[in-house]
Amino acid sequence: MTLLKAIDLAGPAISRLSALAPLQPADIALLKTAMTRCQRIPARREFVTEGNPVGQAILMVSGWACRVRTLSDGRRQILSLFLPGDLICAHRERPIALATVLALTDVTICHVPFRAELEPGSRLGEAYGVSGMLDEAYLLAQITRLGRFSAYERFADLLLELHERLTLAGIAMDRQFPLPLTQEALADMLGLTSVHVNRTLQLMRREGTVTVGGGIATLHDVEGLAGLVDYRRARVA
Amino acid sequence: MTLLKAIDLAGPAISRLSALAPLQPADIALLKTAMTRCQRIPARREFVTEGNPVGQAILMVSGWACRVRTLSDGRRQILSLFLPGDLICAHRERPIALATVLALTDVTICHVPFRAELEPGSRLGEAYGVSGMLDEAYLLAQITRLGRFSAYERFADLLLELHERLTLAGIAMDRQFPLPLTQEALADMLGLTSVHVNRTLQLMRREGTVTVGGGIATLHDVEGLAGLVDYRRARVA
DNA sequence: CGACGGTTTGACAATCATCAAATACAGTGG
DNA sequence: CCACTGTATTTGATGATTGTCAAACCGTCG
Repeated sequence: MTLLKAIDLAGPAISRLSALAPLQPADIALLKTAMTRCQRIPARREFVTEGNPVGQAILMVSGWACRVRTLSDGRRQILSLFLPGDLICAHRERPIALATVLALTDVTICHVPFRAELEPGSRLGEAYGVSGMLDEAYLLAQITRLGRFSAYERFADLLLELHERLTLAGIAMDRQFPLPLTQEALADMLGLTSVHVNRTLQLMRREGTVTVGGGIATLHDVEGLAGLVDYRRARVA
Repeated sequence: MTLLKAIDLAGPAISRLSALAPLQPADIALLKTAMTRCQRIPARREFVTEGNPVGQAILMVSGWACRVRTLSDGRRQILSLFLPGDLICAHRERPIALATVLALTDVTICHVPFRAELEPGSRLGEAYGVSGMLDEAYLLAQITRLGRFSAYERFADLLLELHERLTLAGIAMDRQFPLPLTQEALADMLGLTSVHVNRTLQLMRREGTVTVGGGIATLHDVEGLAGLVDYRRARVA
């Protein structure tokens, strides 16, 4: 029962990790075993706290989460997103959380070994390494978005990134993917207000480039969006 | 001669690394040896290129550098700064540069082993680890700065960070430190225009909180600045 | 039905960008 | 030592983007 469920859910996480490095049967077995002990976390719950030690690495099995920083006056900034198949705190050997991690939707996670605990040379270890590089690449992308892009461009760039990442995980149709974020969460991600997010999304819809609504995003003009922000696909290899 | 020079310059880099983890004589010897083969890089020169492999880890011995992303229309964003004692590309085992690294001043670097090449358990390896954590913490700080802070606050936050980092390296007097960046570089770091940087700096001077000029920054009211952005010192331990 | 979270709309204000030019500064060569 | 050149800083006038405040609307769930 639990195992069955784990296999159902296994799709995105295993799909992503094997896209990062060609996993071997042993690696997949390890992951599937870990996924028999999944943990469900309700939306809005913080499951990692800044400054606290992290006992084990975490694998996102389903749902969306984020790292967030909240200021004393209530302003919030989402630092990065965690999607199915993403690893949390996997590569730091002294694992003190640098930021709070918050579930944006209901989330399923499972605990997995730290990088250092894997057999050296294992394919899974390689996947960890690539995953870490991508994490950093996404942080850098977030910095340019916030520093140099207009509201419209920020959306274009973020949606392209999400499309790419969700494609890796096997979620995402041709030019369509789930986007279970409120406009307020998008605002906190993009450094805008929710009012301005709303207006920007309306503009994009009117222009026919992007439709966001009902938990789904549709990119009608991937080329155009990519040109706008000279988007470069993060190379996996 | 070369050795003498290395020892002269050794201060900041060794000071920083031994502040991150208590280095042992062997570690320091390794570093000093590495520093006998220093390399000078003139300002404005890119010495790491995005997408290219990086042969060895790099230790900043003197000068300031940054990771930068340039868009096709000329907009630039500085992603992070590298100060004396900082390590570049030290912790990725598949070292493909995620961003171009540019010398902002004349810079001295030397090549050092990758993390994985150090003896396991070495103190220096520990310092590498802490340095990597700090790198990431600074990226996250940069994201909140750009996403949620006003121009004035961005400066407050950045200057506090620089003060802290330069103190680690033993550069930085009580509330004063070298800031060899042009206003345009500051603008590219903070996601502003150089004109607005200029006006913000004037405002800060008029208010008596901060003086920036002649390559030196002076913080006249550290408490006030820290309160403004609820600055938390990055914990090293 | 009522309550609640989320989206949408409008009117207005503030921050920051843009453009263009003046000024200061540093290094170079006569 | 001085003009000369290029880069960096400063100033002013104007406009665009985005934020703020407040209220209406909408859908879902108990």
